[in-house]
Amino acid sequence: MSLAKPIEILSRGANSSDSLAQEAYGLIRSMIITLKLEPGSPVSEVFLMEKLNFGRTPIREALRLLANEKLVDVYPRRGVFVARVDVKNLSALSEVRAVLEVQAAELAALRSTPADRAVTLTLIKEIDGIDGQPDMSKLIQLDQRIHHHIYESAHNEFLAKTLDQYYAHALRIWFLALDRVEGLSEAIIEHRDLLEAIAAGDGKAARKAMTDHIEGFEKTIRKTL
Amino acid sequence: MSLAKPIEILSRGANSSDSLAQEAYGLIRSMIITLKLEPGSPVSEVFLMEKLNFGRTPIREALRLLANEKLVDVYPRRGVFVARVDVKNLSALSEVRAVLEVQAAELAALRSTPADRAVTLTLIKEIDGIDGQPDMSKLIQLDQRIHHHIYESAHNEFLAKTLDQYYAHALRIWFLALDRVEGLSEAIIEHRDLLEAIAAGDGKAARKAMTDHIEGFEKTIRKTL
DNA sequence: GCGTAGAAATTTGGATACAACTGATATACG
DNA sequence: CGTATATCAGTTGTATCCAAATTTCTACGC
Repeated sequence: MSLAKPIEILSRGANSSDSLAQEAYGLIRSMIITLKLEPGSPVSEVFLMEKLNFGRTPIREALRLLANEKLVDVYPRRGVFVARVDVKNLSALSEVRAVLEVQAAELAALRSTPADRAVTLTLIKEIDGIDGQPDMSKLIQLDQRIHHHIYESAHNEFLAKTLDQYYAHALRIWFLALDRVEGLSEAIIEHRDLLEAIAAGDGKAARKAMTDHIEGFEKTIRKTL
Repeated sequence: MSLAKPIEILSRGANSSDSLAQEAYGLIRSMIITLKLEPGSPVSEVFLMEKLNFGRTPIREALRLLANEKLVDVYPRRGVFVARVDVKNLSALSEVRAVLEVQAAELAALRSTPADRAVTLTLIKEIDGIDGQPDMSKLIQLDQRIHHHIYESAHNEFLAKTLDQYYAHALRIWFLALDRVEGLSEAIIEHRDLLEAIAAGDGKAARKAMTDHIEGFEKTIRKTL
């Protein structure tokens, strides 16, 4: 076993001071999202135990949580498998996201605290700093931070938690189509309008910008799928 | 140990042929919702083990799931506590539900299969069958079935799962205010318009009816809280 | 060569033992 | 009497053991 712990590009996968179960959850989750664990492939508990060097209990709990958010399917006494991705999935997901992300964007515009606004401006600057051909994982990381920031700025726990889960699925689909998608940086730069609307406290504009973004996402992916 | 298993008024709590973990999940969940376990009270694993006569593993898994949907709070190595209910909670919840339930209602109107429609008509008949002073738990059970049916008729897994979780919170708040709420049966009869719109395939009307319903819920509760 | 029965291997489901941490309480000391 | 400290009871965190079920492979009969 030469391979050390997998590269961590997802914010959820904390480093330490977490329980092993949470750590395992984050690690497995990011492996699924980044396709290091392929959709449909089996992920037995012992496999993960050996791979991550954890006991069975943390692994089990992590898998339970992942099953709950539909990232894995557990077939009792048969095995655990990474959830497959299909078109039906994509449309169902876009359907709920279209509604909820838009709501989050509006709320963020209306409720951002000064601190939230400061972060928003920082993110805008980061977008402006993107040049030519930045590496992909940086871009995706930025996208994540943008979305997550919006969720938090909306100041609604339920909304944030739900959107976090949906976003994970969306992200995985993105990875799946990544090599076939062209204008990745453009898509992220799109977020500029959105963030500006939020910073300005313009709820209506934020709604519109987010609506465009989500629709664009689905269209882009659907083309390559 | 005189007390047998608690009375099951929630559909989620299946009877058998389920794993113990799922069974425990359903039981604990309904105890929380119906306030048999009071908000803020501790629910240690051993307490539940003895009460439900399960091992620790199923209980733990159930608690993990419940923590995930914010029905309990887990403080590591200190204890597990039933989540408290406060006004902030209520408004956050109504905020997301207002958006998502309405979306579900519209989708249900647009996508109901003939089979779905048949169930819808049955539910309408049940509403019409309500007379004078029916018992409370029957009414709540009906309300649950109505909502759940709408979720399913929307034919979107993600939406259904999320709304199921939100609904649990809403239901608990309902129980909390129950003895102070007057027109319970009226509130349920309100669902008639909603179901008719869905059966007729009128998405717009369904949206409106559901919007009214959710707003009515919050207003009613907020008054008594 | 083919089908079937049965054993073996693999998998998750569940129980239990132990470890680590927290909070409170009793106790020693100034 | 007050305060700091040590001890103890209670809780979840984790590992490990066994059970049950499903699949797969194998051997055997035809």
